[in-house]
Amino acid sequence: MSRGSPAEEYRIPVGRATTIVDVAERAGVSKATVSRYLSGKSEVLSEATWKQIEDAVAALNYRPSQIARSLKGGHTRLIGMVVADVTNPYSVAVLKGAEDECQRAGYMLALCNSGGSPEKEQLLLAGLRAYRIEGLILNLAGPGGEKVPEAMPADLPVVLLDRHLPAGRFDFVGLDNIAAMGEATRHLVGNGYRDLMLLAEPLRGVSVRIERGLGFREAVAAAGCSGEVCEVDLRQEGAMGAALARFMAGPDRGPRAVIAASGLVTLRTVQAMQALGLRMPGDLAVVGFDELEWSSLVGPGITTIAQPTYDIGIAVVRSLLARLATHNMTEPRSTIFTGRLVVRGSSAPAGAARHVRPAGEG
Amino acid sequence: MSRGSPAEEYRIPVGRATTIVDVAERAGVSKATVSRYLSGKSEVLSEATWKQIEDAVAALNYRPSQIARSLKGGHTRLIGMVVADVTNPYSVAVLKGAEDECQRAGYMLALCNSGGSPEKEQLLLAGLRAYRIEGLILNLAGPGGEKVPEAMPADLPVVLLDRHLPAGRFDFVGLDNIAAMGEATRHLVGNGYRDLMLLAEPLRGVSVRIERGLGFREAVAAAGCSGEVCEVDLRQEGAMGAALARFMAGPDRGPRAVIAASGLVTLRTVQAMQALGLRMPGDLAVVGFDELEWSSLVGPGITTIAQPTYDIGIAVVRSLLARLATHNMTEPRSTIFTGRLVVRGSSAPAGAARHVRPAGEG
DNA sequence: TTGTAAGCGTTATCAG
DNA sequence: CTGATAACGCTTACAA
Repeated sequence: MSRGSPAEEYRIPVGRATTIVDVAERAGVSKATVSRYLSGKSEVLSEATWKQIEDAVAALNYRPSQIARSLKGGHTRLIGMVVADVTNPYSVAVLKGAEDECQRAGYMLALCNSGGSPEKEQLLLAGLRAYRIEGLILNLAGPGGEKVPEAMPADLPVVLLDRHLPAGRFDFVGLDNIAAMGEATRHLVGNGYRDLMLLAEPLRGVSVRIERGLGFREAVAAAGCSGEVCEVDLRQEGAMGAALARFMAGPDRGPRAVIAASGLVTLRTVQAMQALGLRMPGDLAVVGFDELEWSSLVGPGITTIAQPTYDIGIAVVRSLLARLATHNMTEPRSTIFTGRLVVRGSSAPAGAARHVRPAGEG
Repeated sequence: MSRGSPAEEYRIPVGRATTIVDVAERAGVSKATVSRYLSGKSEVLSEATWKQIEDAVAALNYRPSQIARSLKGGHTRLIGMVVADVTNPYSVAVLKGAEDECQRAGYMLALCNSGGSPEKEQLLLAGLRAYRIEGLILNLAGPGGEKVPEAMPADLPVVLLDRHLPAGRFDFVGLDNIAAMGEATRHLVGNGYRDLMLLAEPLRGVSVRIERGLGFREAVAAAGCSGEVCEVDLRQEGAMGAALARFMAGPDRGPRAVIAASGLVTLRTVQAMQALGLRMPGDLAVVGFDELEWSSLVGPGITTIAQPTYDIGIAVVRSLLARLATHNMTEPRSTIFTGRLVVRGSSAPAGAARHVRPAGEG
């Protein structure tokens, strides 16, 4: 056989994609034998045959169709992931871990963004079902997540990420929010703050927020100081500013501090404080949930509760793979990570607070 | 037929997924007829039949297998997207636009992260090929991207995102980097800065960086002021600090300013400046590429060149869909967006610069 | 060690 | 209007 240049040899034919039959013909064997080669059954093939097929595959630059394989065997090696907000740094960081772990296990991730809309979430789940995903990683869009089971086959392995359902029928991977909130609260109280407020988006139907609210109330009660939970609708322009202004105008119970219940809330809090000319921590101390790349850059640095997001991503896939391995016959399992308080200037001791103005205000 | 409770009626059978045959049996028709229903051929079906099938589908909560459909028709309705860095806010913002547009067109996105490694990129492309994606959105990992064509069927529609190849064989969607860089440079010169430096990750093999370098040199030459391009390897601890220190220690040619060639470089620049105690813009003015959520929060606010990322995401999918529609028979097309300079305090006029210390330094 | 043939869940092409 | 039947590309008994 005259061998052309490598470039020519490897050119992929235009038009119909090469199939197992093309390879079989070129190698002078049957499809079945090629299939055995593809499944790596080297014990059962003669060395000569193996080599022939190997060459044919290389020459044709052949890649078996995962579609056809899936149809036959029922294994798509596809995992679906639906997040409530792709632009949330938390989601992205988790996604990275999940992606890595999927690749390691030979699975492909199909990522979707519900944008926080339960309706869109339902649509996406239906779409993923059509692709016969083998497992689902779900970061619930919000209230209404109870309908998830209806949209999916009852035996589909599901792992809930960050937010869970009351039922407890699914695996779950997330943070110990109560403990994390307790640590944050005690840190502030320990630093002399006496009038605390938790800023959160509307709690209803979102487990994370509810838990963080609970942890806050508990810790505040234990410390015997003032603590209010304030729900802020971030879609409403100026809502955050109004909430902060109201808090600052309240009766003087001692040094004031806020805890922002999510990365987005942290951002909006700092923005609003800047607009109101509130100094951090002089006028108001701040602790934020979720470590953000800019946490150390703003003002005196923002104290945050960091989550091990990459590890969470790995854990969520592992949880799914474990379930896959047992054909979904295991009890629902929760994997709970611990947050880590990263202390910076925004929560410095109340007395010692150097009254630094936010930069850029003069 | 006795009807159970809705909940019971809709329960999805465990075990084998329901197929078109189940629906056909329940509706008392043939699979072919069900298939016609699924393809929406209402003109050709009797109203009674239509209704029967409709009921059966609902009762069984049936969803046709996209896998089987793909195998038959060759249309997977799957689009692959490989990005160099999922954690880059640019990528995420584009992803959001792309995702929305895909959903609108009834396509599903399979997202992969090459992590900037050309080897991993090759692996991912091979994986996507197995799934018979109909189109590919590719944000090249870096040097070595020339091998992409080999990994993919020659007739696969490809759109390059942000970074392109010299060959120009593919569609491309990205920014007019030369113009954007020119605007940034002229802005700084206009505000009295005379000694400029462009901070970028190593240019070699990454078109965006090369173009930004080019645009910088051109603009600086046109303005007749000093301008150096400094390549910084961000993986090396302290490299950014060293580069900045060296720049500051150079001969006095007038007010100094840096342009950070990407969002990540901006972050590292500001971090290093803070570590070195450099005031912004007093000691050093800053303009950064890519608008970041925290741009307005740090110091006096960071002047940035904002990209219309969401629109870029939409454009990249549209470009692909257009190519899909013409069976890949169109000439390679480039869609170039224009950056927008968002002016903030970090590049305030050199004379008028209020010497604000980064907050938190005392 | 290898080949033959059935079947995975659809759609499309025929007939009827 | 509807029903058989043959693909689609692959895997897997079952034979040889």
